[in-house]
Amino acid sequence: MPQMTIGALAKACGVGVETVRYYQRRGLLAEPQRRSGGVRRYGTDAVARLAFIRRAQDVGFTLDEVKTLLMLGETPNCRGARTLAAQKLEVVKARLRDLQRVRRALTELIERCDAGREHHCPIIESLARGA
Amino acid sequence: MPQMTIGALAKACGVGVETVRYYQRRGLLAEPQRRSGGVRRYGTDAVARLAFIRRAQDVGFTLDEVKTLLMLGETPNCRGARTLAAQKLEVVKARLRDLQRVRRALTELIERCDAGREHHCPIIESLARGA
DNA sequence: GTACACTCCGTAGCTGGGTACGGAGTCAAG
DNA sequence: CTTGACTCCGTACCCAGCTACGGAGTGTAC
Repeated sequence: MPQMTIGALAKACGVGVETVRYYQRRGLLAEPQRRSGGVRRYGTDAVARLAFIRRAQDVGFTLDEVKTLLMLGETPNCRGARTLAAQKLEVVKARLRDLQRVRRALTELIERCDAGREHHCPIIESLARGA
Repeated sequence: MPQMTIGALAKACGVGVETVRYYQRRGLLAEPQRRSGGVRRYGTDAVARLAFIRRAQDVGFTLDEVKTLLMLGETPNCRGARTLAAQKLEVVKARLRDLQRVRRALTELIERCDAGREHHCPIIESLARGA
């Protein structure tokens, strides 16, 4: 079926109909051809593009960044995409460091709680004193 | 100085004045006493409480969760705080796994890009094909 | 021919954690 | 007494990425 409605496209990519319309408004998907009555008709290229968007999102790109990637894909400019990916990687690494610190802190709180026999709750105490 | 204005309190904890008012609205800080003219006057206990809030936030608790922690701290119930911390730890661990996956994916994209001499941009290609 | 799912559209609302605005009142120094 | 910094208040706005609403039109299976 080379022609599909917005609902079929959405289902094929595991997103909601409103999401497809939203991406269109954001300029991530082109306005498709319409049937008489104004109903959108999509081809398989739309499925590929929508899938691209979702994969890029999964890898951590924002919708604006995905839009840039899509434009870069049209006039193949590898350097642009590489730069974007490298920047995103640095952000991800920084976030990882933050979260590891948080994990350590929480683990210590819980361990101290389980070690028990402190007079007051050690979790509350730690946060209160800034230990 | 046992009595301070909202500005002094905010500065002492490195937050904005509006943030203190916001926490008050959210029920994280109690309504303080007022001077004639309606100006808020805080004691050092407010500094401790505000610092508690920020530390708990740093460790990854949401403001609603911080509110719960503060209530738990008043009628010391260790089990409640421990449960909250353990739940938060699981969320943090899951997020860490996600981010590590993203880091791997981005690193591979960039490496393939640097390996070079592919016909098209491998970053764009990967996202397009779902490799 | 009719029932029912699907689609159209713009606009408003959601989450979380604040930040900004703006006009009025207050307070301390000089 | 004036200047300037600070504070008061409610309300609106910000970010991203959707999600919901509602009334009208369309497409299709029985």
